[in-house]
Amino acid sequence: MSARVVPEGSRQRRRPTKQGAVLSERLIVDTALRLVAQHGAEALSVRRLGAALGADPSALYRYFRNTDALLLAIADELIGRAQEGWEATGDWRADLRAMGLRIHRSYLAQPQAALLAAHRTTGRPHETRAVEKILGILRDGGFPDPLAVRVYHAFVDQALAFAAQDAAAAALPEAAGEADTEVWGEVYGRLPAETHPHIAATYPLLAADMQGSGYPFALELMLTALEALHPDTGGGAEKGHTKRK
Amino acid sequence: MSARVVPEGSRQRRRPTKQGAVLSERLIVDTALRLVAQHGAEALSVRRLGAALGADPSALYRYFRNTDALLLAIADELIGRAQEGWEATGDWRADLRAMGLRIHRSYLAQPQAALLAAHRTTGRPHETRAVEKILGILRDGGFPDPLAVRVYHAFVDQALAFAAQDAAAAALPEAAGEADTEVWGEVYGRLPAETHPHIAATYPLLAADMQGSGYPFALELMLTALEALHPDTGGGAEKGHTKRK
DNA sequence: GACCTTACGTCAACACCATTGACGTGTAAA
DNA sequence: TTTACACGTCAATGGTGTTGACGTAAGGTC
Repeated sequence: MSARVVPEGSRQRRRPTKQGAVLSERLIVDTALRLVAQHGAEALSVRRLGAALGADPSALYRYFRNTDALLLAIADELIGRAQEGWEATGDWRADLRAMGLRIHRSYLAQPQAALLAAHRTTGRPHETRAVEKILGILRDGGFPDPLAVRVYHAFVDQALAFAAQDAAAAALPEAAGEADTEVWGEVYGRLPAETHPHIAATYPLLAADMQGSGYPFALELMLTALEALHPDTGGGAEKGHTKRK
Repeated sequence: MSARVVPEGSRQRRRPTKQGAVLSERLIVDTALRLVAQHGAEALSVRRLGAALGADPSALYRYFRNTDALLLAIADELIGRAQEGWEATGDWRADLRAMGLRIHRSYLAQPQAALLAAHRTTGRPHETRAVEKILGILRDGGFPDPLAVRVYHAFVDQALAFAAQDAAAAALPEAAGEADTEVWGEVYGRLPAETHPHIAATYPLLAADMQGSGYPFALELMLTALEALHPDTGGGAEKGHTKRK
């Protein structure tokens, strides 16, 4: 027990570590991201992070209750970086596209960290700012509230889900990553037309397309559909209602 | 080294374990899934799996080169379960919808395992069968090959990405899961209208909508867009071309 | 400038993890 | 019946997150 847990972020006593480093939430997150970027997700352990900081591993527990809390801080940092220096233009179609691609790109820039973080809701400042921004794009763009909310949900989850999916591919522990890639040549390239006619017929196209991310196209599809649902252009009531609750 | 690695799946010598169990790839995968379903993803360790099987942990390495190989086997089993007892009807829209929801549901039924597996390409039989099936739906449905392939990619990645995303929410280590849920009430419910007007204005709708999965709606959006791209209905050339390579 | 409180960095320990090399036994083939 | 070796077991290695106890130096107070 004890009041071991973290004190609030503002006032600390800041005693330098044995090796001279002065810790802070900020420094720890940045170091973690650097560590992960340089040596892969598997390099992110409390011990290694401690070493990279020049501090005893257990010192981290003065700043984060556990590794999960650290993870959330990292996640929020990635969300923040996605929005850095960007403002909405007022064209909801272009703005959504930009937002989606930015989130996707930001996470992919740190695939190892993204993988750990993309599934979480942080509730931290960068995240709430992004939520506010996207909702604003939709509401100012003319989507009525109930629709705006549903679209927000689908849009954000799709961006994050694809980010995680693609990050996973980029972040796999080397060996596994090669295995995944090889599968497309070794297995799918050799399937006979008798048993798998469709794969055999489209294999060259398939192999080429699977190289990249499916997200940009999926995003365009979503935007196309949204245009149809938009009250001004598509006529909101006719097509949008799916049967699910 | 030694020829420790796995012998091929067919002929084995099957000596019963000390506790009387007779191991097999099949039994191991099933036990792993049961273990994960009952005690969560974190319960899936070589040691615990060994214990659940009634065997020495290291015996697993006679069947799978490492834990990653075991994971792929688990992933393929989930893909298999998604298709079990379903056949295409010939209506591409309905078939895609069914496939997508089935994959999503199958993975969510084993969220802990899905989380570990949804990002991988297995190249195993169940997977190739699913790929063949989906490509068939699109090609038989009248999509020209290049478009069919792009759509396949976006569709499959969307299904798997959302499956992982939603599985993650369902699979979080209890404590973290509660934290994520609470955030919606504690943080987003209290944001003042001055700083976050859009969130404040739509909060009740938001909180309600974020409860469920964004996938069904995202899937409907994709299907709507596909209708527009389909050569017969939409007029293939006019809208589909995005600028990405 | 001296005192006191306590935040926080350090140490040591615990219980867990994946993986591997050596070993010998029981099985299936000859 | 004999033989070969597949495969289950054992023991050990070097990793992991986390916690309780401890003492020191920093900050506020006088």
